[in-house]
Amino acid sequence: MFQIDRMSEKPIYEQIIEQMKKLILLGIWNESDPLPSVRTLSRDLSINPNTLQKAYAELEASGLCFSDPGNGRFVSPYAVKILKAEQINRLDDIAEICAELALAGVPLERIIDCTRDAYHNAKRHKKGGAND
Amino acid sequence: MFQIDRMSEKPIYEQIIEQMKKLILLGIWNESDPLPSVRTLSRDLSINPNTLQKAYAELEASGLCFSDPGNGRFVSPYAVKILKAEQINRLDDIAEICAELALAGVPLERIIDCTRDAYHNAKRHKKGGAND
Amino acid sequence: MFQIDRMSEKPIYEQIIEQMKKLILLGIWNESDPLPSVRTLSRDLSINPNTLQKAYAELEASGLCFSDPGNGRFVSPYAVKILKAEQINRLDDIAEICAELALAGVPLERIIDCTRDAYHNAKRHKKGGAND
Amino acid sequence: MFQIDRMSEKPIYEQIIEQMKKLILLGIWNESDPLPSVRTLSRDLSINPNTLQKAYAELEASGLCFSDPGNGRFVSPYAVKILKAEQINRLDDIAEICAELALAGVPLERIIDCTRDAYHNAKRHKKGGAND
DNA sequence: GTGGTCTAGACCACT
DNA sequence: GTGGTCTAGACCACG
Repeated sequence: MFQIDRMSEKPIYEQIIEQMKKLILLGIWNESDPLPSVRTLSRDLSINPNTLQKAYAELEASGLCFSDPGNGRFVSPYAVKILKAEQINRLDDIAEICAELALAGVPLERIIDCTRDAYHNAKRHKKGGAND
Repeated sequence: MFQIDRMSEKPIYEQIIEQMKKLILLGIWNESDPLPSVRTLSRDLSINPNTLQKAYAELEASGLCFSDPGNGRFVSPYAVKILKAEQINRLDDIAEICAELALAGVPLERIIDCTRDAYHNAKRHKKGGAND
Repeated sequence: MFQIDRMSEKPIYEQIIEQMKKLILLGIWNESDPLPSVRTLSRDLSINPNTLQKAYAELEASGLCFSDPGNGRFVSPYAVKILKAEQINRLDDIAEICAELALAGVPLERIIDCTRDAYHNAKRHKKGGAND
Repeated sequence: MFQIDRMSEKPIYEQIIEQMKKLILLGIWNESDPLPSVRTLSRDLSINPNTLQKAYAELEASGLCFSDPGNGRFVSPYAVKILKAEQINRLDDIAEICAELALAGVPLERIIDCTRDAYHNAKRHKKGGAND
């Protein structure tokens, strides 16, 4: 369920956070669903429990999940809402890149085409992939 | 001329590289122009000379500048061409973000509008800002 | 009758203890009243019976209730007296917070106003709420 | 400079956070002052570097300090402002305790006296203790 | 030297 | 079983 790239410069715990956010956004993990336990997942992915603990702690700090000590960890009821709000900030990232591309002389048409393609691909993939 | 943000998580040497690239793309630094010396710049920015050395080494490695020992460092004649080629890869970054936004339910129109705005702003800013 | 917050960092058994103490202080549970049985309450709140057992054990240890084996658990005759004595220690907590607020520059007047308001609200609420 | 109680139920990293906040509020640590390094402090207090790292990470997450990797950690310019804002929420804690005391029959006068005493003691202590 | 990440393994409280 | 904290010690990037 998780792809860890140990050679990536991105820390493992961030890779996990990112993928878990995606699972929630895609609706594969829903409100109140239990998250895999620290021990189980650390064994399955062969990563240290502390590394996972750190990932979970950060998810919890952002309000995406909560822990019921002795019982498990669960997707927070606000998770999807929080993630959607978070994602909108990504528009700023796009704006920044567009500015760079403008300076580099890339034509606007090319950027928009790329945008459209990526968007539609993602939509298609979502419909087909929700039962993965 | 350079803005260093010590609170940023981005290493100082990368901040420098990024800003120097922008100066070249904007045409503020042109082919064969001399780059500020390590000593001068390190004093002006209150930065460790080693940090600057690292930034320059990386610029040289990418072919953006060359050093004429005893004379200084200069913008390479291929600099602009290299940078423009480099920038095109950023389209992939845009594609990735678009995919995320698609999942988050942001309408495509909104993304394209944002793209357009950022692009035109950058173009305008370039014309007016070349004399900075 | 009980509000369990599984997202709270406070353990469930403590949440229960706290709320039972309040019920006694408010006079909703009186001397010799029977406490709900572990089995019933654990079913009603969807809580592990062990958790409840732990809460009751602690209440018994503080002398707030006693168990009559085969008959049930009952509010101890000394319960209210014990609780009142216990509460006085909370003055120390107030003192500690006041010290912090003083350092933060909050004016004393504001603290006292807040104290007064909370006190009177509680008094009013008690009179009206005893029939809950 | 730091008092760690290893027997306390409060985690070490929280004890550290608390005391550092106090040092900033008291003006003993000021904007841009360097914080003790993870290694130095961990040696001085005989606690594991990771435990300190956790404390610092949390301070950083609240915006109270920032790290300049390879250089050190420094008190954020917003630290005092953030702390003062944070402290005001403690009024709610006072209100809650007052409500409890009201139910327990503690007279309001007693609470207010306690408040006043604690406040003035703290003020006195601050003036005298700033040069510790 | 600094901070950041990761591993390995321990202990505790809670359910 | 669960999560939370802590220790010990390693490695890396940065300045």
